[in-house]
Amino acid sequence: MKTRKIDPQAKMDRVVEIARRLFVEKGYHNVSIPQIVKASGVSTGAIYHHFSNKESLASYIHEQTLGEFNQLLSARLVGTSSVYQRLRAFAQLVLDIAENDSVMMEYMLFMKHTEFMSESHPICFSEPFRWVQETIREGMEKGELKQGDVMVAGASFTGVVLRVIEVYLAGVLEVSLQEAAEETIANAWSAIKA
Amino acid sequence: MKTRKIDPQAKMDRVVEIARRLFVEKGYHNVSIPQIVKASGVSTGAIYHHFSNKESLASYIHEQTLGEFNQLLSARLVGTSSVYQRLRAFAQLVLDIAENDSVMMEYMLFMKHTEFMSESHPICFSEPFRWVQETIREGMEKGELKQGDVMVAGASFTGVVLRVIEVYLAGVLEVSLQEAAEETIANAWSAIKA
DNA sequence: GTCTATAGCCCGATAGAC
DNA sequence: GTCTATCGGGCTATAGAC
Repeated sequence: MKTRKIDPQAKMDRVVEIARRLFVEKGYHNVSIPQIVKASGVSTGAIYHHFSNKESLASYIHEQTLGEFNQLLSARLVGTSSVYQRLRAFAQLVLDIAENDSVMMEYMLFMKHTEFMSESHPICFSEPFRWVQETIREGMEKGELKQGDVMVAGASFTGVVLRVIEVYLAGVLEVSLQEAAEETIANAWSAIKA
Repeated sequence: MKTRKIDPQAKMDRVVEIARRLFVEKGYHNVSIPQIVKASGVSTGAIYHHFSNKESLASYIHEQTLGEFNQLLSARLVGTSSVYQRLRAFAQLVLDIAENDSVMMEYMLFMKHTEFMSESHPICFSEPFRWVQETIREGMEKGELKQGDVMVAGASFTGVVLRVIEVYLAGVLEVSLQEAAEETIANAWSAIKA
């Protein structure tokens, strides 16, 4: 005998998923609670029962998205050894996300968390990107990468990949991201290799 | 005998300048007309006399900024001949703007014009960036650049430069943009050269 | 836990004196 | 052209029934 009652967690997951999509599409301040209510089918009262206010809903979405990316990256890194392999795994991951979960990618690229969170840095400068810096520092020490400023090299590598993704998400890329992936990764590597 | 009356144009220029800074800092929807009134010292009535609404003020700022960038780029291109020289001039220009007029650079990088304009593309995919594509196409034909997708190559080159600027604007770069410029341009060129 | 209804606030835009 | 004062609307967040 299964209960007909819908899992409250599932309801909030739905709210979170839809809110993230709306935030990405229209921007935090262009999305009202009534709009989330209408799109999700969950009432104002229920939403405010789980989140103290609109800001805390946004913060929850932020942390959840960041956590998911960290997990995905960790999973991709098992079995990699060389600097090239690891940077390639990173690039491949963001390209895959861009293709398979464009809402997540757009959130990470464009969402201005400062609009609803007082502190903290953009997602693009958080843990995973600091991991890129460290990997590049290692590559420089090994002589596999051009000597130079680690920040500049890190920005160069990620810049190539993220910008190709931006162009893809803008709908301007004439080939599929799949097809462009090899060339993109090659360019990113060329930018920093010794 | 000089009139004491302040030039109305100068007043509106001030409104435009301050509004752009506020929009960049806080985002279009976080800036209210009363805030612009307070920051500029110009009254609501005066603003609405010159601009039919908040949106049209934002549109004016958008076009003005885009136009200024186009002019600056044209000026930098006189006397350049090779593909390398022209791409270098482009990169140097955006780096200079980032250093000397960070509000303009942040506007071009981060402003979501879609929040106040129904159509049109992000500034980063407009005329000057299409000019980059054409220049790269020429470089490929001459054999100076790696053969490949023109869009991907264009995104790779601009991606390196713009991402270094983002890192700089985020205050995370340990060296000055001046010092980082040569390395950045070298990396951007390495990403696409034959 | 979830709903409906609404209080209270602040914004964009207007009116009308000067 | 520029000002002050204010209206109407839509928003966030709460209250209270179920």
